[in-house]
Amino acid sequence: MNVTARVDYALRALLALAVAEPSALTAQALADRHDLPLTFLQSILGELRRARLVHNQRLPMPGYRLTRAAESISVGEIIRALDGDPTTGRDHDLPDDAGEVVRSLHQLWKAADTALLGVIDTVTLADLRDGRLPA
Amino acid sequence: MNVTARVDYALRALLALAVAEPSALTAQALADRHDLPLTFLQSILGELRRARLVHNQRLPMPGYRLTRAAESISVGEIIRALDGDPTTGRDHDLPDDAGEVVRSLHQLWKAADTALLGVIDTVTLADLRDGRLPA
DNA sequence: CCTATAACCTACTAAAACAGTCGAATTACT
DNA sequence: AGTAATTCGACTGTTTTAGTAGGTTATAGG
Repeated sequence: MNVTARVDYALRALLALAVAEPSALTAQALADRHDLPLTFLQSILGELRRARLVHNQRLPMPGYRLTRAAESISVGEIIRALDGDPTTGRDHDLPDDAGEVVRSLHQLWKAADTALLGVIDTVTLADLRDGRLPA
Repeated sequence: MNVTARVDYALRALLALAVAEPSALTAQALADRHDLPLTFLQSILGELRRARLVHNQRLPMPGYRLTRAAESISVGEIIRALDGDPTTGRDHDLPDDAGEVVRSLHQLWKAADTALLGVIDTVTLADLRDGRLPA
């Protein structure tokens, strides 16, 4: 399913926030502690903020915090916020004149999507933080 | 999991061969009948041939045929032949000094991979040809 | 032997996606 | 005012993807 650096970094940062809860962490602190490129991380945090997954405050205790409990934020939600819907097939909607074979393939990709979503929409930040993972 | 055009076209072509079994089809015929770019398809068929999924003969009845029964060729095998192992995480192997969090993420991607492989390594060309698909 | 057909192979190009930087503006305190 | 931090958009370099072009090779029929 091709995890981009954006998603990878976002998850690391959000997990750090989940661990630090309820304290706030600045972008600088996140970058330093987890070895993430600062300016890139900043733009990622901006996207997460616009998606209302994270929210920040300025002085006197500046930094980012999760807007919701880590238990209620799924990995899928984070991926959607950054890269859009994680879909497998190429043809998002299949034409009416699609042949038998094309239709079969479409079904296949839908099955793959379902399998994937079953994982990423189930696992939450809290699960990851606490080492609780699916078999 | 990001299906590339190569994989998409390869599946369509191979399915056409599975349907046509045991006759052979030329690249030209496949391109015409399924609206695939000819030269691109040729290079794809070359890769499939090197992976021994397909085998061709020249005159007098030129064209490509499956080397094995459609029942024994899984979608996963085809994907691997063209794009390599379909893996989700970015860091193929995680370093020894990986923290708790990084390790959790690695587990997560492994779970996602398992879910995906459960689909693509199970479904065969024959399944697709006959409209037999997982729920 | 000659020609037609079709596979085969290498190199090339255009466009998109990805990863990341830079600089200037803004905000909220002290 | 000064400072520490976020915010935003534009920009750049690299890699991947999709596809083309051109030339070579193999095998039959005539």
